[in-house]
Amino acid sequence: MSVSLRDVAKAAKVSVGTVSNVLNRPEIVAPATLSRVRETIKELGFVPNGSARQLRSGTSRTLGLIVPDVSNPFFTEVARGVEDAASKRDYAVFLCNSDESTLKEDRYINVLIEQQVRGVLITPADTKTNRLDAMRERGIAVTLLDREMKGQKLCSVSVDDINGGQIAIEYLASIGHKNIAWVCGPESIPQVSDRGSGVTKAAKVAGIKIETIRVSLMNTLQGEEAARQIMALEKKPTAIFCANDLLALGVIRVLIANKFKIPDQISVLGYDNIEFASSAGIPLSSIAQPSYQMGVTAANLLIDECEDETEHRHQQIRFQPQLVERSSTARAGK
Amino acid sequence: MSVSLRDVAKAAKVSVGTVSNVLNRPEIVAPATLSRVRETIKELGFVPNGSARQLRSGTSRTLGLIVPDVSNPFFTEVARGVEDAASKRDYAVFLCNSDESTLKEDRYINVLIEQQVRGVLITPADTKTNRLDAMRERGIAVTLLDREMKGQKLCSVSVDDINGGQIAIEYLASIGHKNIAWVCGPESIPQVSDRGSGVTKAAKVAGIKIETIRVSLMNTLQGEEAARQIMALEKKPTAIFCANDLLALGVIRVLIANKFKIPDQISVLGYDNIEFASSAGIPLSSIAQPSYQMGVTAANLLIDECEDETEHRHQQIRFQPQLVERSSTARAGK
DNA sequence: TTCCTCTCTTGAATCGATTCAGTAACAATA
DNA sequence: TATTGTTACTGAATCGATTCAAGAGAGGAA
Repeated sequence: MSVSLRDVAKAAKVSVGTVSNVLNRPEIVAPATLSRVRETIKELGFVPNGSARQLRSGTSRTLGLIVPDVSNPFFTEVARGVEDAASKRDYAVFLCNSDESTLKEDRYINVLIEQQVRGVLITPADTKTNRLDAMRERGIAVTLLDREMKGQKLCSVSVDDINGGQIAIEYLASIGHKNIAWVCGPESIPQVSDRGSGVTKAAKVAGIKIETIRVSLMNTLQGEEAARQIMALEKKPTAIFCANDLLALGVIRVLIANKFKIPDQISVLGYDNIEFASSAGIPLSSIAQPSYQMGVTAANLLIDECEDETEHRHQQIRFQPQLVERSSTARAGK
Repeated sequence: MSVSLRDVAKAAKVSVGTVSNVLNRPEIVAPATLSRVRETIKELGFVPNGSARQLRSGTSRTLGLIVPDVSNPFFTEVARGVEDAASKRDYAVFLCNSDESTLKEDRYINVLIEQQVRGVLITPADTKTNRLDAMRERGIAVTLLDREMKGQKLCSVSVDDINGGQIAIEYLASIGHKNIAWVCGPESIPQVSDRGSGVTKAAKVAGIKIETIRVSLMNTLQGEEAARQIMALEKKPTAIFCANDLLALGVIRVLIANKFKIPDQISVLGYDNIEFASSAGIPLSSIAQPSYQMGVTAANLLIDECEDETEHRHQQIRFQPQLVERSSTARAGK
């Protein structure tokens, strides 16, 4: 059915070894032979069988990328960065969606092992590392994305979320807000709890009261739910800081529907600075993370590790978040 | 390094053939042997080598999904549907992003052939089919997503975009708009040109004038650009229909920044009904496509074709779009 | 006992690219 | 001329799971 390397060899009247050399070490093949074989390859439309190649050489040029939510623009931006960096270095990327479920994550890890990927970028759904170790034992390089593990001998690319939380509260305090609601997701997500620590820390310094609203997921629907809870509060906050932009968009939506003036009556601050933040009806102030850059950096770290197994030194790269002021926040009391 | 089937066989004191049978045809293995081998597999942490399996059996359980833009929530919704349906039937999905570039598309098609995927779901960047044929010649099933090709012997799942365009204009006309701007992307994208035909058709019936604004990409930035062009028009339209929601969000953003009242002064209608449409500051009216459902349907069609090569009949499934009215559109002249 | 079924298991051949020891051809050097 | 070196190519062995013809046992019937 499909054209094999042997067919090419026969047609070009050379041995299989030579065809293989044309593909993998063209510099050692005589120019005349090289061009003849290359022509034959094109004529027959030969595409090497990756399975056979991987089986023999024990190594592929594919990476896996496991993210907790492909619907979240933050992660699609990261994915874009990963993909661009990888394809520049001639790697292909398997994008997998774990939905924050360890079950799905496990399934995908198994698939990736089966597919013999060279390395994996992952934002793990929990902090246990046994599954990661299983991959590393099999010689698959692992780099953590948007998560960092203390004392782990792994590369990681993350953002200083504690600082992110601090920046947010310091900013809101600096423009006069003294009563702030903090809309956060499940504590089990490290980013969330880190941002929360930052919030607490900064609130203590500023002597500010924080009302915590906890929701179960980090999407717009849960944001709407949070807004309803906030509106039911006895003493309404003058500012709301949300653990990500999706939550913030949901919050804003419900506030507007209830005739709140943003930012005059109430300020809303998000986190992630997704593209829609700037395109929203009321452009959303947010804490920006260099998502695309994180993807690029992580992919390069991972490929470095893949290609230099002997002398690779693990690195923990931590980016700093940055405040992006738009129209959803303003000085307290008009 | 890695545990092989041979190791399992040795440890469980059976032959390699039996271990293989345990994995692939457990029903023909004696119960006692079955459980013993399974236990050994677990003990040793054996994961079969996909390359070897594919090489021998010539078939894998992975699919490829090539979309033109992973940043577009419409496609991430579709991807979710594909993934859910595929994993339900125990297939894994390779998600690839072509950015509407035939170059990147070609590269990914090659990677997918190398990886010996069983089938491919694709929204092709152009209407040429030679690359698709190349895959089918190699025994890879191909299903078109969000695109349909006349006379092609392929399965496809699409939306009646002509009708979508019509519905949009009919709706705007029915609420009194007589001067409408149509913000569309490149004609080379079939969806765009189809929606355009619908627009023209409905406009003729309603005796309405359409101002066409053409942009080069279908994202929010280009939407902003379009809005600027519209504001520069001599006779400003009372309604704007955009070829997708991202464009519409960009348009709205610029209009608001310029103190236009939406929908009082001007109505804006999008297309795709992405999740953000409802969460936007001004909830966006839009033409909804059953994105998730399309993904599920397409994946099932494709897998059906993969598994029943002999008697498979190609199907063209076409969904109907639907108007979703929100706050960004209103009767003309207040 | 002998022969026949039927169930379960065995192990060699196979898929296609890579790898590497080995061959051939020719040039350079002694 | 003999020796050594260099360059270009060859082809068999290999990776690990699957497949299938063949074999081994157990049980039953004659």
